[in-house]
Amino acid sequence: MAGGINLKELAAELKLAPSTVSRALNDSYEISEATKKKVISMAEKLNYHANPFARSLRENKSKTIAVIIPERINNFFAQVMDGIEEIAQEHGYHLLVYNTHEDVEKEKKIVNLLLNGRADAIVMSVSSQTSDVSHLRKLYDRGLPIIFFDRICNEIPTTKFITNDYEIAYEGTKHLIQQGCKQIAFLMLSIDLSITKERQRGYLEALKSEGLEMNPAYDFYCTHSEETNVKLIQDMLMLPNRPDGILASAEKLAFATYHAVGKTKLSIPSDLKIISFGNSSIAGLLYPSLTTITQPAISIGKECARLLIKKLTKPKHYDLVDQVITIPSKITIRSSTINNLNQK
Amino acid sequence: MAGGINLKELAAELKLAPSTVSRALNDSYEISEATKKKVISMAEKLNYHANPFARSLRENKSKTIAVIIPERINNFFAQVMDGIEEIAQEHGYHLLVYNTHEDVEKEKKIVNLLLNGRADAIVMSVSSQTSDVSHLRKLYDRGLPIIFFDRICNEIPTTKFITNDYEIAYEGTKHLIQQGCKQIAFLMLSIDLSITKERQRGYLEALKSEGLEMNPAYDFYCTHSEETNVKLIQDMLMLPNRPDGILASAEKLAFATYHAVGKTKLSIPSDLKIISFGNSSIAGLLYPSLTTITQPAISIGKECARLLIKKLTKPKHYDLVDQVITIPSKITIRSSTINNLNQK
DNA sequence: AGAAAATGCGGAAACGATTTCGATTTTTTA
DNA sequence: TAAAAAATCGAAATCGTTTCCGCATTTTCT
Repeated sequence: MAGGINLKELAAELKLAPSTVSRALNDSYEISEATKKKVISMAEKLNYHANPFARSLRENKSKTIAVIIPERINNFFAQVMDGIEEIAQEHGYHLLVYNTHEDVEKEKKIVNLLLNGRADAIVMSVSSQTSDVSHLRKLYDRGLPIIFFDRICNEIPTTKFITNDYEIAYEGTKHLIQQGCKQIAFLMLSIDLSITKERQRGYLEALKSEGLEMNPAYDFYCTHSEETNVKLIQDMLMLPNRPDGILASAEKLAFATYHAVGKTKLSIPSDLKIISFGNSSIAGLLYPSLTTITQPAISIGKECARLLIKKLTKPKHYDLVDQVITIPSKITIRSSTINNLNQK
Repeated sequence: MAGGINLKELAAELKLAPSTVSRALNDSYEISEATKKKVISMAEKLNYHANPFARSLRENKSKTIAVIIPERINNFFAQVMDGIEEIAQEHGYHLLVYNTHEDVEKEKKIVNLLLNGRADAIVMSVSSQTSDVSHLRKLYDRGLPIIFFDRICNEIPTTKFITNDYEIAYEGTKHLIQQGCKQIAFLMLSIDLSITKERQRGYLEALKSEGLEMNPAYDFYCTHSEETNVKLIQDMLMLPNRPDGILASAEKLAFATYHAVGKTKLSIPSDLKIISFGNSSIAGLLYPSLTTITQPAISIGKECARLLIKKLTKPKHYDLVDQVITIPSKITIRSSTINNLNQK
């Protein structure tokens, strides 16, 4: 603010017209190399910085992408953000970040805030409470490019990036069965979530393929309270027909399970085996170390950003087609699913 | 973009002047309640949203705060961000987020990007490589309000929020000594960091108070490669005069230590006790569970945002005085520092 | 050599809001 | 009842860019 000099002042200093200076700074072909040099060096000297709002107003674009995530304290989302930021920065884009805290009301507020065009595009993963999508449709109708990742919204015809939830849940469940599990429970955050449905489908299909069935007693939903989750899981572990295997759809549910197990006389993996989706680097440090399904978070973030920026810079050539792009996850087997793995 | 209607069109629809409509929407005392109602309901009906860039240009403020952090995959910073966002949202502020990845060159680029006034203010924690602060001084000289937290920059005369690094490191070290440690190592990321210096001071003071000394063989710096850190720590643990206690200045160094210990015949806490700074919720799930020093991350974030917004909304009444505000940390003692704590 | 094209730059409009300065009407006051 | 004050609204300037259009001057082509 203080040391601010604007284009007109810079032009006056150079005894040129503002239009000329603007063109010189934007490397227009209409300006001679000689004046370009003069202008640039003077701009440097006087510490000129173009006002981004004047530019945005004129150009009707902000070089800003909004990212909406359901939680920040989650390595998956943090990694996705890192991926998005890397590509965005390469192309001179800025990131507005919003956390819905899994609250659909907050999500609506945030989305409404973005209706005014503050961001050129949106990358988002919906909250676990999101079932009504009218607020998202408003964004879409407004013409704002949106990309969904992970927790996608199928009702909006745009491009979505996910991992192979069905297949990997199928594989994970199979792995549990191969390790001797007969009674497997699936822990989920919300059945409304796209990923939950897919993973559950993979889970059920794997059970069926082995002639097993899901125990209806295991059918409950976790909450956002760690404490409540621990309690719910602990109750399930006390059942006469308690599970001997768990597929957790989110890392925090695996952590809750560990805590719950700690309150019982059971132990992992002998009494209960567990495999969990998650991107924390500390899975290997837990006791016992946790078998995980790691999602390609950084790649997902990068791909989202790449596609979006293509769309923004070459609107004619790229479109956000209504399609789902899948990037595969990877299973890392650790102690929590193997009986006789030697471990400290 | 598509469904966009602007003030002039809205005014035409209402057969009023743009100035009147603007005032009505901004609840000016000059406009009668009757027209205000008309204007508001018509704006609602036509889905009018004020262009933020036109407003920013005119008002010379963006209602945006930039947050610069050294890493995103770190619960401490994530929590601080959550705290900042909560307060910012309450006051209608948006958050531009930048990750330096502990790279001072990236930090410089980001800081230069902010020189144009895109954000009204900045909250930041410097990278571990930051020793030259000329880029930060430029920001300050430009008149942009800056607040530092945790990893602060003492050379810039503004308000900083930290935790009681000296005292809590002193306490943590004392705790190790009380648990019988004679040879305590201090693991740090970079000696250039403000927090490192303070924590080291507390550590050394605690040693001195007990008549102990720091073993020069323990004096090494961790890197950003997890692998290298594990190797360095492992080497240290192989020394004839290996440490029997560790104070880790960052959670990732504690994790690296756990990995390193796993490669030796030592075990925690009998051979080596460890206490670490960190905000991960899974400290209790490690094996053995990790004694931690938890920083008041959310409070720090909130306080940063509160002060900044006060400064932005009432520039005359509040100033970013050159002072350091301390919010205390808390030690949670777990198995990694206690010999005979019963644990699974 | 004369016409055509290319080069280099300036003037002014436009982007969409807020706000200063008036202007007009209505209400209050003496 | 006339003057003063309040209420309500409009015209136009302004924020700092970019860009359309125009105008010389120089270069190129036939």
